[in-house]
Amino acid sequence: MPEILQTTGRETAQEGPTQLSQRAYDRLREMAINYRFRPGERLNEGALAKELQISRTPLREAMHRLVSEGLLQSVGGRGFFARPLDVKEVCDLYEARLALETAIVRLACGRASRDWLEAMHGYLDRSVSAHESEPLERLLELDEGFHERIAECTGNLELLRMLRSINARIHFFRWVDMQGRRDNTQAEHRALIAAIGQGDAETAVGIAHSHVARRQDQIIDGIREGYARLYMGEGPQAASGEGPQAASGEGPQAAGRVSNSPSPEDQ
Amino acid sequence: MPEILQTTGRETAQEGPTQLSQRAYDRLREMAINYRFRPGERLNEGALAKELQISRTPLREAMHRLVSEGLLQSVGGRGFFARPLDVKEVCDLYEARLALETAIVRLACGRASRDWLEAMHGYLDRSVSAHESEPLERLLELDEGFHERIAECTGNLELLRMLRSINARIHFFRWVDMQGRRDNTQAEHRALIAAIGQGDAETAVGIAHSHVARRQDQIIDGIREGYARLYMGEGPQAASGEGPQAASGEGPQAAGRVSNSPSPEDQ
DNA sequence: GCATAATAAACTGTATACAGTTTTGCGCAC
DNA sequence: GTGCGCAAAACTGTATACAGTTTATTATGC
Repeated sequence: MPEILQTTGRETAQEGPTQLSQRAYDRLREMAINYRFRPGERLNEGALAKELQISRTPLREAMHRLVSEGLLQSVGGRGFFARPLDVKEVCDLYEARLALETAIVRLACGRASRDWLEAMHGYLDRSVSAHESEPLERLLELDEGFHERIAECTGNLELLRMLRSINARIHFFRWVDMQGRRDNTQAEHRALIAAIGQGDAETAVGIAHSHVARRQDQIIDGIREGYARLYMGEGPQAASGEGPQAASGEGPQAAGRVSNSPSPEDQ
Repeated sequence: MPEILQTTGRETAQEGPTQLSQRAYDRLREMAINYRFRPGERLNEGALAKELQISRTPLREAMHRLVSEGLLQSVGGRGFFARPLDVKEVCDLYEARLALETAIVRLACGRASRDWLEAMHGYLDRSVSAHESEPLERLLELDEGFHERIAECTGNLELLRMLRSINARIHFFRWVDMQGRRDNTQAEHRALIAAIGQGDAETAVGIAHSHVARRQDQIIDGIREGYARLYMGEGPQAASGEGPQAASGEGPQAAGRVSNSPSPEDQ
């Protein structure tokens, strides 16, 4: 299938001028975020390329990007793997998110403009009206959007980038955590915006801290539930020990194991 | 040049079994970090591939990773570019670093083990003995290592990863900032470790905060000095307007320009 | 002389080919 | 039946080919 397919094969995918590498990145990212691959699963480049109707070259470029973002793993000579379910990693991400969010909110207190505050009220209004009708996935997106907008308010693109990266990686676990429970965070969000609007950093940080931290315990259980759900996916049971396997339940808890290691080299 | 070069072309580079893609990543990363490419310069894949003695395929894979890490930029259809000199970006990175460092130190206060503290004293001893003799580049590496070890102490790999990423991107600016001045941070480092050892979070955070924040103003000037140095590199003057050009000196200051933008899509 | 249009060269993005390695499947010994 | 070793198949990592653009260069009109 030479270059003809590049033009004619676009019938189903109505996207026009985008680079194939970029399209692959977007699709794979969504898959990785939502654990559409089973954790630790080895990703077959040939099969994936066929599924996405592209060749392996742009596919691998996209995969390399996703490795950098922690959404995929790669093992030299053995290819790419879906990220494993790793409780330790999720804990680290939550801890990092808490630190980030705290800093972001504090900065936002000194930088929120009148326009921004107005826009946020509009955003919250739209969110609250959506609350009953929309699917959970949508509610989660709204929550992520809320926090990312606060990051935008700081004007700091790096903090925003980091927050987005973390949010992507914990998205699935938050989704699992939400199942069956539609808790209302609206009030807290309103209070947070109010505090930011008044420049009351201490109150705002307090709200944000408890808002984020509260979930941190629940989430662990959520992961275990997720385990069950995930391993029922397609096959009878999950592949075991085929990949990098940072398996989560291996020891009592591995939370401190890095402390003494000399210095794991970059990436 | 078929597969023969893969074996024989390795004469100069004594690295053995590594993947070419990884080798390219390491080399390019070092180049990008130290602005060995002129800011905003378009990177010619063919030329780079020849220089690194590899084909364009693994080279592009490496470049895609570096784009994800903010060390390169890519523009669809026009290829890859060296990151521009962007004062706003450096400010953002410093601000993010400050937030990160604060959180890291606070966590470290509750988690530092006796072993770790001992190792840190050893590290500081080695650093102080190196202080007079070593080149500035080495001193900077020691300082980065110091802060990254504190991050390791927290056991949080994500915080460590983020700190490393930021450090890489501001490395050059810190280097410029150090030129001509050999300021002694040893005392502060000792005090910081002491506070961490005693679990005195407030003192430790205070030290870390002032330690990092103090540089933040100097660094802006450093960047401008860097400008001069950089644009003398090889050619008569720098390429202008050929790339993404987030040029730093375009307006009075662009520090707040993101605040109201709707939501720049990912990456 | 300067701007503009046309043409040629160069370069990027993607597909494909291929070597070397890893994985799988099978047969055989025990 | 279970474990080991070998051959076949599959897969990854890299080089190369090629089409479509972008960039550089030359020619042309004013």
